[in-house]
This record gives sequence, structure tokens and C-alpha cells, in this order.
Amino acid sequence: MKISSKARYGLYAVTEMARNYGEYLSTVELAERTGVTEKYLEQILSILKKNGIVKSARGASGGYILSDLPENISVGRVIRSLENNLEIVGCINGGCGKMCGCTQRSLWEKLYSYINDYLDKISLKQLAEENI
Amino acid sequence: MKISSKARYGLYAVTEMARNYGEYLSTVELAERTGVTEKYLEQILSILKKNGIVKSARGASGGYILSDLPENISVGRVIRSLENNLEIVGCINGGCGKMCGCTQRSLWEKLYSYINDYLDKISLKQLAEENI
DNA sequence: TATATCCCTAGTAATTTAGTAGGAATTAAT
DNA sequence: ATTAATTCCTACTAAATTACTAGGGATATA
Repeated sequence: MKISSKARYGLYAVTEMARNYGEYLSTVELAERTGVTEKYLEQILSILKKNGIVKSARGASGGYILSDLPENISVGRVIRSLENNLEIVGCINGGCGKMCGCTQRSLWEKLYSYINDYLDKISLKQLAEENI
Repeated sequence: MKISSKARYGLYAVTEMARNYGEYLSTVELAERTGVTEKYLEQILSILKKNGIVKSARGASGGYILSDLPENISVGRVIRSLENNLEIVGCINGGCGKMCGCTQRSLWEKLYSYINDYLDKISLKQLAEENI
């Protein structure tokens, strides 16, 4: 039940982009500012791009930029992208063995909702401004 | 960000104990009813015992029993016992590097509180009766 | 005394996480 | 056109964690 460093790193990267909204930031810059290696950040950014959270520009003076205003992107969306959709048990959306059905199901489903509701209420703008 | 099967198994076991409160259940019985192997359950139960959630009796006709009424034991307590105190990031209680300080700290601390508050409101009695 | 149980520790297999590494494709600047 | 900076893609590997398996000792009941 840990948030992976991948998710935390990714969140750091988009927070940095939120603080510099409008400007393209390269992986080199982002790596420097977050302390994550370039190559690993590349992979993380590629996932964020696939999920429509960031856009990219190739070539010299290219880089990454948020695909929308920081106030319109929730922390939840970022974390779900990098954390297997935040599925805290294997059966949030059905299709599980005996352990999941029955008794515990409602418990985990509600916990899942609470977690997502909380994270969806916080925008990258808020996070960047530490206004939480 | 997954709940481990260890935690789910343990929760199943104590739920079974809640349904049979007052009666000692052996690991053999608990293993049968939960579908977990005896040996693995033993380890899980030993952790729960160490954390004061269950009591044990050795020898023939021994087994495990809840250490308190099912309505007095929260799901949160059980899960924290088996899930490294539910520390969703490495620095919930301070002592972390650059990634944890600053920006994301308050985010994770609050999420941690929400998760615990939710799980602490649900008792084993409620869970056993699927009254969630 | 026999048997059923908990208790303790060590080992291992499988999975996931966290990176490393190399190089192709693309674009802007010169 | 050439160069340099960048994203993009894929494969590999190392480390950590999870999920068990296994053996046997200690203890209590019948």
C-alpha cells in the first residue's frame, strides 16, 4: 500500500511544469530539478503523454508541457496514470476469485472512491502553490 | 498502491473469528475457511497476535480468538498491523530525503489520515455482518 | 503418552519496482 | 545541409518486496 516512486516522480515533474506553464521543459531540465535520472523520467513522461496529461515537442528546444491549465488537471489523474489506475485490490472492477467477492468487496470499493475523490479535488495549481 | 494479499487474508481470518466470537479456531480451520495455506496463515496470525488483535491457546483444542469484542476492533487496526502501518509514503512520520519534504508532504499526510479514518470507523462486527 | 496445536526461523520462488542502456526519429538553429 | 538537441522506442537488468514453503521445537489436552 505504497505510492511508488514512479508516481511521486511523475507528480514532481508535472508540478514543475505547472510552475512554468506555457514553457516547454526538456527531460534534462526536469531531471535536474526533480533529481530523477533523465532516462527514467523519459519513461514516466511517456506514460503521462499517453494519458493526455502532457504534450511534447521534439527536436532542439523541444520538451514537455502540460496539455491543459494546471487548475484543470487533478493530482488524481496523474497518480492514476502512473499507479495502475489506483486499483487497491485486483477486483475493483469485477473479475476476481473468492477473496474479493463477498465480504471485503464493498470495503475496498468505498476506500477506492474516497481516495480518488480526495485526489481529484486537488489540482496541479494547488499543489504547485502548496495550497492544500 | 495495492493492499497485499497478506492483509486481505488476515482480514478474512479475523472476520471468521468475529463470526465465531468466543470460540477458538485453529489455523487448520481458518485455512480451510479462508482458502489460505496453514503455514502462511500461521505467520499472519502471529503478526496479529504480536499486535494484540488476537489471542492464542496452544495444545490440543487450542487456536486463535479475538482479543476483544468484534465491535471494538477496527478494520484499520488489522490492516495497519499487516500493511506496514499503512505508510503510503516513506516519510509519513518524518525523516525523508528531498522527494518527501516540501510540496507533496501535506498531500500524502492528508490522504493517509483519510484512509485511516475510514478504516477505523469500520469494526470487525460490521464487516462480518457486511454492514458497510 | 499420543496427538493436536501454536511457535519460531530459515529459505525460496514469483512478482513488481526501479532503474540502465542504446540508439532511431525528429526538429530547430546555424 | 549540417549539427546539436531533443523526444521516442525497446530491451535488458538489478534490487526490493511479496508470497509463500518447509522443518521442527514447545506446549497443552485428552
